[in-house]
Amino acid sequence: MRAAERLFAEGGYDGTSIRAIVAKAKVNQAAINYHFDGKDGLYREVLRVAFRALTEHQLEHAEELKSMSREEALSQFIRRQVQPLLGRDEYSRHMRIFNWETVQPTTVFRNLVAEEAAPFLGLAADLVRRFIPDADQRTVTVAAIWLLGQCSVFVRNREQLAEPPVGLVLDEQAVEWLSATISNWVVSGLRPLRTN
Amino acid sequence: MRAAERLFAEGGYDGTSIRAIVAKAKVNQAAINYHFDGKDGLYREVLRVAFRALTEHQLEHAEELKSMSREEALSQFIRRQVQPLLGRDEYSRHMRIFNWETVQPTTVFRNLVAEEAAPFLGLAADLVRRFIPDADQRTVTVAAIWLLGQCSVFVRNREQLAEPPVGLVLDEQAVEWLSATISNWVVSGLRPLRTN
DNA sequence: CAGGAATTCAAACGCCGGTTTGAAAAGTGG
DNA sequence: CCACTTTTCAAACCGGCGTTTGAATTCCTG
Repeated sequence: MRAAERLFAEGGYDGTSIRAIVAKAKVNQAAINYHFDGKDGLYREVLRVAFRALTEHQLEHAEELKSMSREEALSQFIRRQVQPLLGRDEYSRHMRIFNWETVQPTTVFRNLVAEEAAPFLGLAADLVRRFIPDADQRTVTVAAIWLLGQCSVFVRNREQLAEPPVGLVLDEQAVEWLSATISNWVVSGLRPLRTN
Repeated sequence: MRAAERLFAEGGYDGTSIRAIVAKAKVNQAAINYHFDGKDGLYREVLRVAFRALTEHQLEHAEELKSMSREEALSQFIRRQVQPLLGRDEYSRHMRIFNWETVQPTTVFRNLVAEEAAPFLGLAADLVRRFIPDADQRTVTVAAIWLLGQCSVFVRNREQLAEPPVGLVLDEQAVEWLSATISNWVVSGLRPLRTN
């Protein structure tokens, strides 16, 4: 599972052969079929744990956010979202598997999202709702997705952004700055409901 | 080329076989090797035209933006960015090929970005600079990427967002509303340089 | 410790991928 | 029309893929 997670994160479903997985894990090739019912089954399992870990990463701190000011809460949320920028840890690996799916989602993934993404999206929606309490449902939902987009663009394109012409290298300090900057923009973006 | 573009957009590089392309284009299989020097070469060519078309789509209107107010200009830019939400046209197909590359960029793509993305990114940077004229270089660059992220999250996840639990269906009117809403948030987000 | 179930393993199978081949066809300039 | 180059084509080639097989080994229980 650990080997599979790493390789799937690196090369995606199609780009990862079970021969590569068994070589890395030092197990027999047929064992995957025996235990996981084929490559599909193994991938499904990896995807499940990755997805769970990702949403729980935010949800387990959901309670804390409620006791903060709306600005603080939003800032914390954003900090958590951009955290995978820091390194090749487990979290950023899960994020990468997740990213592979966004281009052409597997059925497994579709179901996972349909069934389990609601709490996470709800968390983001709650956060923005504190800024735009009078907005209708659709606006709040869009605002939540909008919020996620502002973080994910940096996470998703991390490697690309590190190269020319951008050359954005992010150490711990820079990530802190980035998250603060985004927070600032989001907060002042949402604060005035209508400006014109 | 046309057949290849469609299929590569649909299934990505690995997910598209030469045999599928030649079947759709009704040409002989060996012809691709003869004319394009293999699958790689064909893909490279498709990628090139897609990339050119994408950046030019924005750049050819760059001049007009300069004569507008900064709010109008930003709004126009955003409208163009979210336009592929509307349908399966050529532009959104190019966007999709582009998306495949963001997960694991080809060398070809890396070079294309390094060589030709600068003008496009510069356009976005110019737009935000009009709101934060005193900001340093890095802040402007980050703001430009941040701006792009707010649009791309809707474009990239269009199909996913149309399903539960979000259920965001976007007709022409809704896209207009979305682009106006994002513009509002971005504008008021950038307007006050510092709020705390 | 015996005996049956669960697990591991090396090898082989069938399939599909991109590429190569060498001959046939079409095009071109003298 | 002829020599020559360029382009098309069907077939074969080779490698990597996921899966299957059947025997060997390990594990567990009575």
